[in-house]
Amino acid sequence: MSDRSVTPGSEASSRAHELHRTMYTQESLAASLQFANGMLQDPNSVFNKPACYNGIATQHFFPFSAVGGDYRHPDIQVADLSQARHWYPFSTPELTGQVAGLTTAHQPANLSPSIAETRDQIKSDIKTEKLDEFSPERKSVLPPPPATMAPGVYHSNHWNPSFWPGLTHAPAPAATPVSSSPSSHSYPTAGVFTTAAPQTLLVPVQQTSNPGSSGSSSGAGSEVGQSSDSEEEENLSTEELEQFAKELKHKRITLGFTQADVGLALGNLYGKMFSQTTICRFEALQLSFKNMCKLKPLLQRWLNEAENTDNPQDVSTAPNTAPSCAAYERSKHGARSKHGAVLAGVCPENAVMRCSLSLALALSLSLCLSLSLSQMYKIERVFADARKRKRRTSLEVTVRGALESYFIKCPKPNTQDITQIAEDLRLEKDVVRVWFCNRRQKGKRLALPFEEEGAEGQYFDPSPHMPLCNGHLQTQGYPGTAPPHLYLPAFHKPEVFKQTLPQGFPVGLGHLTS
DNA sequence: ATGCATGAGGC
DNA sequence: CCTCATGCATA
Repeated sequence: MSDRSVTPGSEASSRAHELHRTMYTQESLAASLQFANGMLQDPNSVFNKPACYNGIATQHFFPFSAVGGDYRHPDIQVADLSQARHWYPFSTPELTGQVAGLTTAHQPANLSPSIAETRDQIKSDIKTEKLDEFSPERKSVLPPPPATMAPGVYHSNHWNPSFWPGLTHAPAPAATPVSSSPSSHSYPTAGVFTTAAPQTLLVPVQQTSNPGSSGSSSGAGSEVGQSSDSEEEENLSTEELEQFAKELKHKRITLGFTQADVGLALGNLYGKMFSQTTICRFEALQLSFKNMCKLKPLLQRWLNEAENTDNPQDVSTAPNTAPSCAAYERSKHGARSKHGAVLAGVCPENAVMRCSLSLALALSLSLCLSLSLSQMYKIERVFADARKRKRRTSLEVTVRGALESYFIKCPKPNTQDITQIAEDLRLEKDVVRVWFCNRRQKGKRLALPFEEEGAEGQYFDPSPHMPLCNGHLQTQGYPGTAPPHLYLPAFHKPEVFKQTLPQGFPVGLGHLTS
């Protein structure tokens, strides 16, 4: 019993097995609560983030922030022992056990030296890793009651109906997914909105994405000489973006909107919805420069409209309505998928739906044996349609540390390297691959130039074609004094770097920080 | 706020 | 296979 897999379900080889496992463990409703937190965050602290950014080649990310974000959360390990496991919609997490040491058996000879090296260093650590007894997913099987939304907290009076596609019949632009689904599902929190005092629409839906008539209040919207709303990026300076990001955040909060509200509003108003995540990243300047430029006009317009139409009295003192907003948005998200195949989300309705569906399917399973192939196929289709996104893997701190060490040596491991790493850490190859992809992406943000606060960071062009780890690279010294490796953020302070390392950082990697 | 995942588009 | 934009899920 070593690691246990928290990762999603295993793929059952037999259909029957799949059908049996129809129980979903509904998690988090807590998600909706997160927004409440966000709302409460200190607005003041938010604007202090200095940011410096100078357009750099390639993808530009904004430097600030989050260097320490990486390992703050001691996640529970989730190494998946199976090689190429596939997650499956209705499967339950399996707790596969395996003796750690056993997997080290075979190792490709041509493995990058660095990888092999790191692997060895780490291996022992991983083996001794604490194996959790039980899956972290031990979360209750039942979804929290919708009541967690704390009714009564919502001061929906300043709610603008136009922000909620499902509530307003705003002619959704083209194929705006958002506004298309109001019908079939009823959300528990929906009622909240009905209590909202009517208010003027922030934006006349009619003119949504219409450049010419854009009544968008002056200045703002029209960024630098770009007349048309071709929501295209403009030539914005870093400073402008920074400034705008701060302004947006400040005003948004002042007006009582959450990031989720804004994202949804954009969809309602302009046809392109964005998640809380994106708005958050925009405000934190954590998007690529190009992306920032692309989104700015939209946000600018929203901001203008919001400012011009909102009732100052309401918003000035009104607490956020975030919980309801967020909940609603999430419900919406959960009910639909960007590509129409996902039935995810955390709203209770979805949970119910899934359970019902699962139940129905399970029941029909009993009939399956006597059904025709075509019928079986249909059933399977239902499953496929209801397929949920792979459950997020939660990597244990030590595993992350191990990955990080691999990354430092080789930011772009080849397939074989990945395979080896996956094997060593007992993770799915895909998990490893994705981790590296994300790490690289993140690296671009972190590895940016000067940063306000410590300001001596240096930027290392993450040129896409750095020699991969196979060669000299790994044999070199470590980052301690480090040959700034590509993607390796130039930390201004040693502490910062340490921060990113998990406490129990893999053995033999001590030199990395020394 | 951020870690992990997805999918489009590119090579 | 990757990058990039983006979002779900979660700490």
